Order: sequence, then structure tokens, then C-alpha cells
Amino acid sequence: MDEAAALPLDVETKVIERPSDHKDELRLWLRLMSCKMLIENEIRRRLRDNYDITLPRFDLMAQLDKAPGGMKLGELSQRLMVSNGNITGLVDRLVGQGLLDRQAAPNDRRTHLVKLTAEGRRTFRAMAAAHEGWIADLFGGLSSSEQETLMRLLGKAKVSARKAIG
Amino acid sequence: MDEAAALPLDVETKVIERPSDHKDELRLWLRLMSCKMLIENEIRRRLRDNYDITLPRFDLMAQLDKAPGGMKLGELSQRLMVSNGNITGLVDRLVGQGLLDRQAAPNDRRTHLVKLTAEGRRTFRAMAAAHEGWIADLFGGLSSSEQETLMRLLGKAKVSARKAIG
DNA sequence: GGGAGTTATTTCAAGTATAAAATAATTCGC
DNA sequence: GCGAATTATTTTATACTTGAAATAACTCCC
Repeated sequence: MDEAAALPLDVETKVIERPSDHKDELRLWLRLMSCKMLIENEIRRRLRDNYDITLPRFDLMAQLDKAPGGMKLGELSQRLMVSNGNITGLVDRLVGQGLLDRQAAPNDRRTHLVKLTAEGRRTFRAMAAAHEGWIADLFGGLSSSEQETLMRLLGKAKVSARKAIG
Repeated sequence: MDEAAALPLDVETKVIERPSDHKDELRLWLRLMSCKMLIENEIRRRLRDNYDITLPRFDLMAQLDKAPGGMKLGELSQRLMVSNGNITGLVDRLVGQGLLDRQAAPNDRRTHLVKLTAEGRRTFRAMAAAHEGWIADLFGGLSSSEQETLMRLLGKAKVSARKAIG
């Protein structure tokens, strides 16, 4: 590139004069974040306006809907990738709303099993159907093959990150 | 597809029997979120361990570093895609740390201009260099062309979402 | 130039999030 | 079985975040 050619050719100082440039990865990261924010803020708004629920509560219920037998708190924390204490508070509030049921596990008194109540499940299913439509709508400008590629590359990014984290 | 062919062919009930399925877009969205969480949590950890700073503060400083003349609070709120009140608090704390300088705008007494102090700039530059390296490291498993494609498709997703939001 | 509407920011209450310490129960080795 | 290490969850302190209401300053129109 022109820019590189214009630099002094002294190999001793080259590294200092032209440290490795990682601006592209940074731009990629910033774009990932802004894409996420754009969509998330809209989803948050629609959940509030239409169902008077917050996104963290919705996300937690979505996990439980996939686990009819209930889940341990730690399992929720892992899947949602948030801290333990965070889950404790969210579950408290959802139990208070009558959407969740928390019961001690039979064999291990440290563990609590959390599951959706009948009302919780009914409520969630209605919201989830709308939510799925919103997401499809927001990603509607991408063809199926573009969506597939995006899916694949994000998967690869996750593998890459996990490897770098070790 | 086989699955569709196996369904009853009654055109009257088809819509009910087989509502449009948007599961793929949903999976894409969930993967985007988990990719973001994975990387963000690691960056947050490294910023804390190495520089004792939080991610929101770092992000705010990054915006200001790009604006030598300073920025209005509303501009920060727009760029970071967070609420106004959020920015007020973050700026308060950063001013308290001596990293930011807040001054009334000359021509409009409603507006405050915020900029990095000399110390703020020095501090940020050091952190930013490390941060850039971390991001490059985390995305290192993707080739340049894969990064390019990902960048392009995320851009397209943003356009799509913005259009759907209207 | 005075009031209506708009814009910029702050305040407020509630909720979400973290890290670290505390509590409590289990498992494992001996 | 006893104690050490581990595991599951809660608690605590602090920070971040939101949406809505409040405050304050500007603009514009008549």
C-alpha cells in the first residue's frame, strides 16, 4: 500500500514506526455492538409497550420455556451469561409476579429448581410468538443465504473468542 | 421440503397448520447476542484487571478521543445508543476521576461540552492500544475475507433493522 | 418582545448488573 | 465419619441503565 511504502525502510525501527494495525477488527467489533444495540433497544421498547415486560425477564422465561422440568439457578446464569446474583434478583421478581415457581431440589438442598407457572407459560408463549415475528421483521432485509453466512461467521467468531479466552 | 410435503394440503387450514416459521432469524439473533456477551464479558474483565476501569466508561472515553473539540452530552447519548440520564451519571463519575472536563457551551447555556483532560487522554490512549490488541486477538480465528464479509452483513442487518423500525 | 413549542440536560424511582464475600450443603479422601 | 475442598446460591455494595417527569434555555412566530 502507498502508506506503507512512504514509511522509512529501516528494519530496526519499522515495528515502532508502524505497529501492527488492528483497526479492522476494532471496527468489526464496534459494528457488532451497534447492530446489537439497534435491535435490542427496539425489542425492549416493543416488549414494554405491548406486554409491559422487560427484556431480561423475557430472556429468562425463554430459557425456562425450553426446560419443562425446570432449571437450576446456576444453569440459568450460565446460559444467559450473567452473574449468579443477577439471576437471584430476576427470579425473585418473576416469582413475585406469579410467572415463576421456585422449589427446592429433592436430592440437593443447595439447589433450587425454577420453572414457569401455568400462567407464566401461557404469558410467555404469547409474547414469544410476537417476538419471533419482530426479529424476523428486523432481519428481513437479509436473504436466507446471507442469514446462513452470518450465522456461520458468528459461530466462527465465537469459536475464535473462546479459544483466545482459553 | 419433506416436512412441508407431509402436511395436509387443505389450503383453508394451511396457514393455521403451518404458520410462517421464523426460527432461523431467531437463532441468528440469539447467536449474535451470545457472541457479543462472550467477547464483552472478557473485555470487561481485562479492563478491570489491567486498568481498573469499567466498559461503559471506556466506551465513553473512546467517543471523546475521536472528538478533540469535545462533545455535547446528547451527542454522546446518540452515539453510544443509551439514554440521556445514563450519560449524565457516567460523565459525573469520570469528571470526579479527573479524566473528563465539563464546560458550559459559549453560545447555548443549555448545552455542556465534555472533553478528555490531558490525563484522561493519556490514560485512554494506553488502554485503547491494549484494547485494540485484545479485540484483534479475539477475532483472530477469522480470515480477513471472513471479517470483511461479517462486516458487510452486519452493516446490511443494521440497514434492514433501521428500515423495519422506520 | 412575549408566549408557545422545542431542545438539552438533570433528576428520580425502579430495575438490571457486577464482583466479592458470606452462607450453606455436598463430595471426597482418608 | 471427619475435615478439607468444592459447589450452589444469596447477600452486599456499587455501578449502570432505563423511562418518565422536571428544569431550564432556546427559537420562532405573530
